Amino acid sequence: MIGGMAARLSRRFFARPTLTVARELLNQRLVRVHQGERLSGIIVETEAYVGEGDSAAHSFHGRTARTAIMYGPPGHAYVYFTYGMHWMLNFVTEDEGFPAAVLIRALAPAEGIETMRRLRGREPLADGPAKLCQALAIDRALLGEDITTSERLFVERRPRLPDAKVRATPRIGIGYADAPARERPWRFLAAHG
DNA sequence: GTAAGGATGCGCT
DNA sequence: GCGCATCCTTACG
Repeated sequence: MIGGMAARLSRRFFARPTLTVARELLNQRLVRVHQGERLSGIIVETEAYVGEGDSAAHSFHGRTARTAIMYGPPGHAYVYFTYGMHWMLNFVTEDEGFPAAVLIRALAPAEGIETMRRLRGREPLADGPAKLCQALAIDRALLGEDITTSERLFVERRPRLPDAKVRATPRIGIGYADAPARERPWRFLAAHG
């Protein structure tokens, strides 16, 4: 949408099955407004983490101080810290009371690339979940942010990616999970061509 | 209070 | 392909 204001993804978008949300977030535009500047990228990789029965998900161990946000209303940011140095960005999905979220794993940088370079300090900018948080200045200050109303973190609507351009694979970095969880094809990627 | 390990990235081999 | 950085969260007691 050139010269107009793009529609933002609504609460209803996120209040759906997590696999649907993860798949449909592909090709949507993640926008971070940082010090008055738009930093954005097209979402090209996501993962679904679904409920207390998913041994790869933080919600597997039930409600804790950390995971409480996953039990809250959809359309909020679940930002967490891991490996002693990395931030991860997720969006809460499904109905309030059911713990689920979509991890944003990679972006194709679009706007504010020079600022992203400065924030990130090296290339590539956003081809991993920790890298994109660095490039977009996302940390715990954005935990709980309502991305359906926020002025500093939201998602703008773009065309749905055709099925032919969507690939699904098992999730990454979950060797601690049980076999069924490790095998589920809950990672979604925008095909390269 | 303490210990174990992680939804990763980087640099070196 | 492998080891490591580095600290928060959790579990257990």
